[in-house]
Amino acid sequence: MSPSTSQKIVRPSYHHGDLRQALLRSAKQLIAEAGIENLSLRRLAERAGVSRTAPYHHFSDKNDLLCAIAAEGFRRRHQTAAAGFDDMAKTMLEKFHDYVNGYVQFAVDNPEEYELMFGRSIWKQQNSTEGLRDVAYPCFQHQVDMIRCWQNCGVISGDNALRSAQVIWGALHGIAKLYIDGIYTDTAQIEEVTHCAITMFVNQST
Amino acid sequence: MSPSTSQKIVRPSYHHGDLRQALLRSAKQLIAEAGIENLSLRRLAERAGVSRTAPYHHFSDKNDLLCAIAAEGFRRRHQTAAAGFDDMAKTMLEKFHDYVNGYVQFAVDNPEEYELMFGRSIWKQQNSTEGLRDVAYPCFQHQVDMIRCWQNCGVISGDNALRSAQVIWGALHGIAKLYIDGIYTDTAQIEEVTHCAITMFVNQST
DNA sequence: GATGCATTTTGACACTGTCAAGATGTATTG
DNA sequence: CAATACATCTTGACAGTGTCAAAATGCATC
Repeated sequence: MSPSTSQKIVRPSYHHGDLRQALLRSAKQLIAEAGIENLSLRRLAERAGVSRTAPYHHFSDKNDLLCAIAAEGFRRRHQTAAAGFDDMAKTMLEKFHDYVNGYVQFAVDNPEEYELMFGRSIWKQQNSTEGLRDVAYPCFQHQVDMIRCWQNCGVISGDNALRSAQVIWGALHGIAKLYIDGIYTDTAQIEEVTHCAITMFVNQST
Repeated sequence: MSPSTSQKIVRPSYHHGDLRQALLRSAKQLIAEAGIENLSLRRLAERAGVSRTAPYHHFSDKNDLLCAIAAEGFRRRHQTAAAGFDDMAKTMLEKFHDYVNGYVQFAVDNPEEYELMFGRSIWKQQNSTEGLRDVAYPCFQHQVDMIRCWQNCGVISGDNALRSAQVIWGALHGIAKLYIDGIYTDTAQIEEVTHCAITMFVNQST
């Protein structure tokens, strides 16, 4: 019955202070280590040094927490993509190269986060939070806008702008997913595949 | 204490007779209805009229069952794809059209099965069964072979056959997944997107 | 008819997400 | 300063999950 025998939580104050951020940080780490499907709220709470139901005062749901992580990813991704596109020192063709390589590289470097952002766990059914949608939809739209722009500049061939954008996004998404999910047997040559994709989409007549 | 009060399993004989097939059939149905993540072995057993651990004498694992379902899907898919490609009455260009449309249509018509066959739940980590790999890898290879063939015939542009094949497969996979996972907001125009993909990949100089 | 084997069941364990009630600290009033 | 309101955290509980071990049951074969 002594305090040392029971596994009581030892913390400077009763209130954690910054539990929400601590949970997000631990969650991202746990997901990166063991994958989305191996993230449990209970272990997450344990790692943060709080009881199992404490997270429910900061996230309504496990799904809510996942959406928050995904939203962070979208903000990060959007920022770098926009920065690359707005760089005045690069030609439009260079920008397209960098975008494609950056897209696939982001997925390869952060496979679990990418799965969360663009995967079924969130978007299938009505799982996406309103807050997530507010960040994600503009990000999706921005991709389409950029590709439309490259097409208008003549960098990319095709007559229907929106459809071409969807095909190219689809290609990048598919290449990334086939790699991430372990379906490609030879995983080393992902750069070659993306390079090939670029040459297939870029207008050769220029 | 009377037999009617307890929820005893009523079955003509103690042995089910064909439990393996019954489980596979129910599992496919449950998955199609409620998605892979909502499939539980216990409910599956209940629906088949057996106890919770009975399935473990026919499948070593839940993962093993999922792999068996995926393997069936690959056999079905491979058969129709090969039949279309071997049809002597069609030109190579027609075959390519039919292949692309057929690929995406298969995914759209059987979203959960497609997710199982080409998704992370099986291929991520070492989850794939040897039996599944024996069916899936030839199916993957066949796709690459077909695309390589279309390229050699001049239907598809590009210089590196394997890489182009990977890009095209990636594009089809990506388009299908963006649709299946609910990321495309306008889901009705999937045919237009695939049509656009065809025009982007088919060699325009012919 | 007895023995062996495949099949099925019951019991149990360690997990999971999440709800309801109560406990504890912090902030804001009067 | 004291009392009240509120945010935060905890304990207890429930229904569900996959899966192991041991016992029961039926079929087939000697």
